[in-house]
Amino acid sequence: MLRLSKKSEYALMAVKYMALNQNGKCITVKEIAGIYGISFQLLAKLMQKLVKNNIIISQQGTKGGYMLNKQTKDILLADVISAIEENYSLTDCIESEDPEDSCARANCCIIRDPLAKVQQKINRIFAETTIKQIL
Amino acid sequence: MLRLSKKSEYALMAVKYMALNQNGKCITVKEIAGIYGISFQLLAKLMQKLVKNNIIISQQGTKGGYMLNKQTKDILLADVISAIEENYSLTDCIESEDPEDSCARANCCIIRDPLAKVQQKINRIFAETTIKQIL
DNA sequence: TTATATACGACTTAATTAGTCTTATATATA
DNA sequence: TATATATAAGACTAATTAAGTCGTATATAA
Repeated sequence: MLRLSKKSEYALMAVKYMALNQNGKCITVKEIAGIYGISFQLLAKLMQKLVKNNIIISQQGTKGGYMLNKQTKDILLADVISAIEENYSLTDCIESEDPEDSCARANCCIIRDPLAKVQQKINRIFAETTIKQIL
Repeated sequence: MLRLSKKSEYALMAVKYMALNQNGKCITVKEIAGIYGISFQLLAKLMQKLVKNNIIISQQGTKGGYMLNKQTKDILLADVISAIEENYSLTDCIESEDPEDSCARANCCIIRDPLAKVQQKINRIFAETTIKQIL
């Protein structure tokens, strides 16, 4: 546990691949999926999420594909991961406005606040690492 | 998803509960499970894992139960979590001696090493936090 | 007009996590 | 020494989540 999903891994690979291989031209899902042996349909939807989060831009049609929308120094690990995972946190209750909704034990829980602090430290790590740093 | 398992949550709650409530006497699984609404059988097996990792000691029979085996300042978050989770890492391949075993993409993967560095930082957080700090 | 690319919701399958059932063993105490 | 109470532990089932697939729509360069 405490594992990144395959989806996040794929998205990260795709972003890094684009950073290394786009030279003013579009890169297709087919190309990335082919090289890394990732399901085409699955990766396609991850790319769409990256578009919605303004990390990449898309060009439809022939000669289409994707390009990074920012410089690699301006794309954070946190950006990519949070674009893919709805919420990434140690527990369900952390980062939910009303803890009672996500946990029946919210009233007697003794680890929520301590884990929330740990969460902040983890968030900091992901927010301090850029794509440029991992090229 | 980067989530802690319920098992780790329960184990953490149990350890903190024992730290706060044991006063030289044993605390039973029944007591902890009852207070927090945790499955008795499930918590029982988590306690057994904590015993095997020398975090707590057990006393069988009537008047039996569990007691912490160390001072709270000497029990790390990392100790408790790694006692419960077989391996907690961002990816399957990190911390496996032979990455090829756990991943078909090991030969072409471009994110393994960067994520391994992130992993080290996360490990540091868990290894720097003691139970005493979260009481 | 055609080939090629993304967009996206619905669905299925696979894997993992959480929880249960059952039986065995240890021990304080009446 | 019998009994009640507690832990020990493997096998199993249920529930949840993650991963992957299918089908159809839309955009665009040539």
